[in-house]
Amino acid sequence: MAIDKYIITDRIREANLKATNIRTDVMQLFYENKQALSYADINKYLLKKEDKATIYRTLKSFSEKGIIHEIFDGDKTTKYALCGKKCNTNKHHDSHAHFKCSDCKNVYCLEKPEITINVPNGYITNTFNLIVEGTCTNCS
Amino acid sequence: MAIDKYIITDRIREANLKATNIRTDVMQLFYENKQALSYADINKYLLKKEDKATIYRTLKSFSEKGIIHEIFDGDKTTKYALCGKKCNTNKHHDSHAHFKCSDCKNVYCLEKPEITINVPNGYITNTFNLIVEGTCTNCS
DNA sequence: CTATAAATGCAACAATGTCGCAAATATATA
DNA sequence: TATATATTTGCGACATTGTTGCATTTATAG
Repeated sequence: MAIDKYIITDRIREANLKATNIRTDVMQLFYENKQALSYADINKYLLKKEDKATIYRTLKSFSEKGIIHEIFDGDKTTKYALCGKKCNTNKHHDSHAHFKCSDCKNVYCLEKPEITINVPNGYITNTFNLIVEGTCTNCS
Repeated sequence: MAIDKYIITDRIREANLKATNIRTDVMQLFYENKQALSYADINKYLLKKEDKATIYRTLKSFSEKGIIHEIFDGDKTTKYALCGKKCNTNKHHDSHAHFKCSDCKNVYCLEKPEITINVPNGYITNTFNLIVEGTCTNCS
């Protein structure tokens, strides 16, 4: 917690976005949370109850700039989490694995992209869902 | 195409469900399609434009009985596809991998559960999204 | 043929997510 | 510090997904 405000605003400006209040607030949430956040989570944490469209647009901007990435975990709502350093504007949600707790439903990013499914100590894997995306025979 | 109607109705009764018109129609769609289908797809194919709630309940019943499984591919709508023989009521969407075409957005089931990401000949992998589900340290 | 448990149809509802447009604001520059 | 302007915001309307309660209908076992 207690993230320097300048780290936040710099990160936003670095991405060629204006450092508005909403954006810094949302960004702060991501820096303070280890888990992936949905729109509902973000809206819950933002005391000022900002406009829905604005929040979604903020998430979209951050996503397009490679600051955060989208996660689809089967809870029928998109979640978002901070990208690592390797992410950039063109290619950033690739080869990413996530761990979702069946109990609390929290989603955490897994560091290792090797697909022998390394989960952290203490985690127990029940199931997984893998989506490979590319171009199929009809389209190539 | 041209699936024997008795195969369909038998499959439904086998699962302890009544073989109603809607159920046989929906089941037929799954037998005739190699791709995963969303509610919207199903509704488009069903000429009679059946009730939304009924279709969703049909999908839920089939899913609970291990006839079909849910697929979350990031298109913000759940898709469904026929299960293989190994599926049953208790455990059936597990260890399942899917291929989604970035172009036509169709989703196909991949047979091999080995996670060295074998995609069929002619398919090109751009990205993948893997969700591992289980119990996290907070909850175990 | 009939009883009845199961399934349907309808209406209402909540949530996610998008879009257009007028008003407000962050920031580069003078 | 003041200002011009491109970028954001806030609002309203909207489309879609998905769920629930309840009265009516239907499949099927006997």
